[in-house]
Amino acid sequence: MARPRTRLLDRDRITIGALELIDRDGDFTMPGLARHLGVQVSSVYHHVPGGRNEVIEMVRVRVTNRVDGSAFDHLPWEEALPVWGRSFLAAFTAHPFAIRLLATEPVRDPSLIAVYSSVAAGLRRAGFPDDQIIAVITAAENFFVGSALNMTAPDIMVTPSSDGDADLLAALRAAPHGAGRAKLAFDVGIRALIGGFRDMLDEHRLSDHKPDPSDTG
Amino acid sequence: MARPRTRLLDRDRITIGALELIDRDGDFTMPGLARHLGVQVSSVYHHVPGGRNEVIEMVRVRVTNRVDGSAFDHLPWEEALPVWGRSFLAAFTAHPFAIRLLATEPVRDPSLIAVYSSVAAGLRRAGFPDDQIIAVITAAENFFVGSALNMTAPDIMVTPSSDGDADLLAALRAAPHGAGRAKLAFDVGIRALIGGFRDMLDEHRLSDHKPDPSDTG
DNA sequence: ACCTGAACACCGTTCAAGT
DNA sequence: ACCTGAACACCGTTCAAGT
Repeated sequence: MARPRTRLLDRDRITIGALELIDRDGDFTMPGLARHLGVQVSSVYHHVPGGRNEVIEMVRVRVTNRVDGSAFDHLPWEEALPVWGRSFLAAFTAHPFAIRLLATEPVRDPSLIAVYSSVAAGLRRAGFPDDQIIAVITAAENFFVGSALNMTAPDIMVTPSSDGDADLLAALRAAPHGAGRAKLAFDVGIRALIGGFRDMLDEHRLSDHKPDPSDTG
Repeated sequence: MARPRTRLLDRDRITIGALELIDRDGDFTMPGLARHLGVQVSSVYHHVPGGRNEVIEMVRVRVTNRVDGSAFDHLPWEEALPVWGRSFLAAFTAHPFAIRLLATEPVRDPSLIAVYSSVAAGLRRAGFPDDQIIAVITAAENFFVGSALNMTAPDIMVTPSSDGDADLLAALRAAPHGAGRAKLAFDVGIRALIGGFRDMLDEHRLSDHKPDPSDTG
């Protein structure tokens, strides 16, 4: 039984198994993963020399692979941005616990380069200045990451201890609860970002190189 | 020596010790913390019954205590928002490794309620609709959390593998590197959010209850 | 190459025992 | 109340040994 005729393990099965445990328990251990896969821990190490950290990286790549920036290839950037953002959110809401394990380290995977390439190309075509494109992408993604983390957070609860909390209490009363809370925050944020980026783009267009055809100056 | 005449330990010293280890190593263990404090592990547990999780929560409270929303008490919201955001960033850049340990769980501390109260009151005074205030606060904070996580991330490196990466490469070449990268992304994002929130506010003012005094309607 | 079985250092937590 | 010392179950990782 030391070398079975049919492969018991490969990196894909290990990744999926770890993701199953994360979805079930919110975390995973190497012995737990091996048990889940019906093998010994040392067998897992044979396929994943980097150990637990590498398993987490593999899960990270698998989850973020569903992030899709291709909307920038065929839509105006104002429409593509929320599509990109929603695919980001969807990738992590499909594995609500995973974000807490994955968000703390940036993804360093070729498949994400394709996403950034589409977004950068779209923004460049729209006329965003070269030296701000990475900043725009990063700002949007920072908002997405924070939003994904926030999706798993419980509602804020405030006991009206101090008198100064009246406004906060009124706002909390008027705000949606449960699942709608995080969704509204995402919608409000992405709309604000798009509006703000549009202003930035208009300013640059007025002051700079690429004059609007209808411009008399 | 079982009960020293002078206290060796208290919750504050434990919190500070843990933060020192996090700043030094990026993480901490309970035995390591005890060693750092010159006591036995079980002594730490006497002061912190909740164990490691509670220590992390104590560190979280201590770090986030430096977040300050009081700018909303005496400044227009457009100026107060970046001040709040920068205090948030500063709290975590003072402990760069801490964010990775702390961001994955929301803070549930009375001192943060005061921050939210100031922000909510300021936004309400400015005329933001009650049912959107929590969403605005959450959206901003999500951006801050993502930005704080991003501060510790290394620069994106792209090897020009595919031809489709030309735009991305141009953007990366034109973007600032090192410390300026995350800072520019934060500035761009916060400016965009303010602009977008202002549009939202104007729309609401035009369509709704609070007419502008100079309005003839 | 692929898997087993046993081992090692270390971690989080507990608890009886001291003052 | 506050701290010690020893213990327990468990984790991440390694390595010689089998086919």
